[in-house]
Amino acid sequence: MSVTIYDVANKANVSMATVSRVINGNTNVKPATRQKVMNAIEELGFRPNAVARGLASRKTTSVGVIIPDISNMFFAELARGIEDIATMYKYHIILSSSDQQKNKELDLFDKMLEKQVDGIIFIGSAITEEHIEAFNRSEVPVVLAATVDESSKLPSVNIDYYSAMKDAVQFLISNKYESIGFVASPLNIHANAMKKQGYLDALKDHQLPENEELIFNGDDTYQSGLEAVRHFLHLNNKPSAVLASSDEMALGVIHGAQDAGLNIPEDLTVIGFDNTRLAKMVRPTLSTVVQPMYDIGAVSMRLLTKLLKGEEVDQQQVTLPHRMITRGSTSEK
Amino acid sequence: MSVTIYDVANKANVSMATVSRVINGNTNVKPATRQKVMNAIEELGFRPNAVARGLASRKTTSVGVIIPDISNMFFAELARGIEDIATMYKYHIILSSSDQQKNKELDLFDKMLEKQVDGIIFIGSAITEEHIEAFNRSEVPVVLAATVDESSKLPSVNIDYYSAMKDAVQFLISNKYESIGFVASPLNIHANAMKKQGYLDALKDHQLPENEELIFNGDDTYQSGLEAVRHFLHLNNKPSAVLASSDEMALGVIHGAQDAGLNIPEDLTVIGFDNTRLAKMVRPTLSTVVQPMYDIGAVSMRLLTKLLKGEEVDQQQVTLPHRMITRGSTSEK
DNA sequence: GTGAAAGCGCTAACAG
DNA sequence: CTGTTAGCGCTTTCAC
Repeated sequence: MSVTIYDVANKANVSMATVSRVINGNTNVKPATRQKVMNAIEELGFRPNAVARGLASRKTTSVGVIIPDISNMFFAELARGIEDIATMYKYHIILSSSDQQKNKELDLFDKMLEKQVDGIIFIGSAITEEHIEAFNRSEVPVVLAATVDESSKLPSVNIDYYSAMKDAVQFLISNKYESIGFVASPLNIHANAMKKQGYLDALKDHQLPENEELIFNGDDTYQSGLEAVRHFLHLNNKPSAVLASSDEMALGVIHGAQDAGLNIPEDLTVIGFDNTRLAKMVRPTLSTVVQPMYDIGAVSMRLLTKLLKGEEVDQQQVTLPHRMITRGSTSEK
Repeated sequence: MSVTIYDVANKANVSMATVSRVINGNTNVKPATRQKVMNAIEELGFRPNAVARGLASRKTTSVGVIIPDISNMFFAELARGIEDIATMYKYHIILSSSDQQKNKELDLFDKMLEKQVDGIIFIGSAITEEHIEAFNRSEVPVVLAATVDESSKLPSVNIDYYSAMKDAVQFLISNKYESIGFVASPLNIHANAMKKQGYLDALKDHQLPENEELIFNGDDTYQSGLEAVRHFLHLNNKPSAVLASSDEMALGVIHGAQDAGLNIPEDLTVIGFDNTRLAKMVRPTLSTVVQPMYDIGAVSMRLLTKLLKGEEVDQQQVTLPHRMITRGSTSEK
């Protein structure tokens, strides 16, 4: 059996309360006493038991992170942002992948509450009534990261997906592109639906026709980018530019086009979304809409710490700025 | 205050011991009683408190994972393997990035023990005496994943890095390549040193000269692949093939070469290492040595569960098979 | 098959 | 500034 606070108290000739005070940095301890205790801790190799602590204090200093898939670059970056801030505030991360399946999401949420996490960061797909109900029923704060709920009532950190995509389309239009293909990410996810709406509305704003053929529903994989471009190239009215809802699909589009003998950007201009590290790891390099994943993670964790400390938070729905980076895959006319 | 086992006991008119039995699936409960308890649990919305449980049972059903950087594709894949098996065995994952800094690694290790994790999976850099000492001092099992300790005493899951790289070189040599560049990953990590040794020994086996100029010390980033090829192309004796210690660097090599006007594989053959998803996301597609990251994660977690259950494990040092996949970046002569 | 009681290791009033 | 005393919510003997 390992050494407890009690053993330390004994060795230092003080009460366990005093030991508790020193390991918790409570100032109400005489320096000499503190030193005695520190020595005893050192000699005994005492290591506080966080579980016992958690039970007694009802705080575990750990937060749950529910994420679609940690092996996906995009989410991994986000996770790192969360983790770094968590570490900074002395929290540990309990991490689980949900594969964006609603029942898994809900199930994980419950399991994390059982573990008595102090708070939860949720990165998911569609936020349903059930999600909201579960979140509200929980005693601990929940913040959504890169996940939008239509009700806009939950604390969350996002960019403005609608405007971001609209801006990208406007960039193309102002460069005289008129036939613009769109590779959508799964639309059951609200953020993706917003991107598509931005695309649609930008066209409308410029009196450009909406063409169903120019919209391909992808699944965020490289493979579906490949398929998208294959689809586009079979059209009579081929697009001169393609906007992909994610960088990975954009890479698929570029390579698919190149495989078909096209030159990027001369024959086809391509724009991605996210600015993952992938964007620079392709030739030509990918122009893309920057979604600051790391920052979204970091800011959402920071927001959670505020909620945890009961600090006043004036704006619970944070919208981070987006911008476009032009690289080799676009040419300005 | 939330509902406890005591409330359930009250409602069901049984003792808390009985409630404990049913939530733990203990068979020694009369079906009728069990049902009564289940109903009470349902009605009260009781959710067992894992922290209290952990304190009483000295088992937290959570395992710590110390990983260099979760935002790195390679490690993220590994993490997913760990996570999937952990979930299967009802464990939760406490995940922390160490950035391969020894003091962080040791510190995290300690913090995880404080949290009373049942076991730890360690993915790290060099295993020093201090690491070994810390691991041995811990009461809980530790397994190394994709991390080799020279002493070979710790439970671990790896591939044979030495042979894997040797095989790749042999493939090149048997295809008549004689001037083979090597982009090394940081050599303080033992697995990387083994790869380099494999490269060196393969050359020696075929009486090919070892040439310092043909070895570039990279840092596993795309950028350093770019730099490596720049270095190689300035040489009088330029390599006709380059072997990179990781896929990401290999991508850098390919693009750097292409940027300089070379054709891959005609002018330069490139082979990577790992077979991350990146390998297919480049043109030409990347030939590479397969290191099954997901499997390494999964197998190491499986091994940990065995150690946790006290099952007999005949072979604590697992070596998974490797192989080479040839794609577009190599041409066979 | 079920209950009573003693902790698990620590925090948090409350005294003094 | 320090000690005493209850718990935190659950598991786990040990009886019955």
